[in-house]
Amino acid sequence: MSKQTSCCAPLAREPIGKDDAAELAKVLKAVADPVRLRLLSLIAARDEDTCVCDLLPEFDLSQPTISHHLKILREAGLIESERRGTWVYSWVIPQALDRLSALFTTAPAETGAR
Amino acid sequence: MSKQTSCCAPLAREPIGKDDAAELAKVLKAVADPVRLRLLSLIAARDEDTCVCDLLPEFDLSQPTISHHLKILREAGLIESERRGTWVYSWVIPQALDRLSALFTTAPAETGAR
DNA sequence: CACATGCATCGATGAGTGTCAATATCGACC
DNA sequence: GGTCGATATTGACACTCATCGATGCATGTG
Repeated sequence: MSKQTSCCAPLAREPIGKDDAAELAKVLKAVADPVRLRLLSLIAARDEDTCVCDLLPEFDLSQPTISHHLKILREAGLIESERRGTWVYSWVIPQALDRLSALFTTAPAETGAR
Repeated sequence: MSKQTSCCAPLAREPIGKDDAAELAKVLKAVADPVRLRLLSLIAARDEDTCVCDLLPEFDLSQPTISHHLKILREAGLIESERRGTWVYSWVIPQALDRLSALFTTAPAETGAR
């Protein structure tokens, strides 16, 4: 389901291809929302995995809405979730964040590029 | 017009605030589109400023549509444009890209966080 | 001044998105 | 097995957005 073909060269290095742009836009759409940004940050800034029940009280939104946003973050490959008994815990996928960070890098760094 | 209050701590460092999330979401919405990603990359990967007339042939889209996307990138503070005679040239604002890069950093680096 | 060219703006339209209430599912516990 | 609490799914609705054709505006040229 998750493509993540490759496409990680910084935007500023060379013009991004059409397909890469489409795939990256999906991931960026997932973070281009105030609620999902906060959700992602709340999950990422924790030492332990985060229960949905811990996230709900942080928002003035219904439970289905939060569930919906979490699903979008999951489908974008930014977080993963797992059921443990009654609760569902989530955590971030660091590589996904690193990929975005590298995408916007302006100084190519060029460190041992093979 | 451009807020850019501050808000640059990585998402993974501490939970982002409501206002910062809203402001950042605007910028991210600007890049969360395949056409705008390619536009930004085309402009960023150049040595010289880029003329709109150089961008148009890269897309199967009407000129008003490209103009519309450029305006969104401009309003997001990602690029700037200037008229020079007949043509309008654009260039990226490196700080804006750096800000996004830092946002998704997973290793806080912690370099002299005075 | 008249005209051509490069780009921006406007208005309309179809597709996509965020939100909720209602309902379903899943696991725990009695 | 029945019930309850936690989360997911569904359907509907209002709203936003990407796109276009038509048009406007500015600049350069004959």
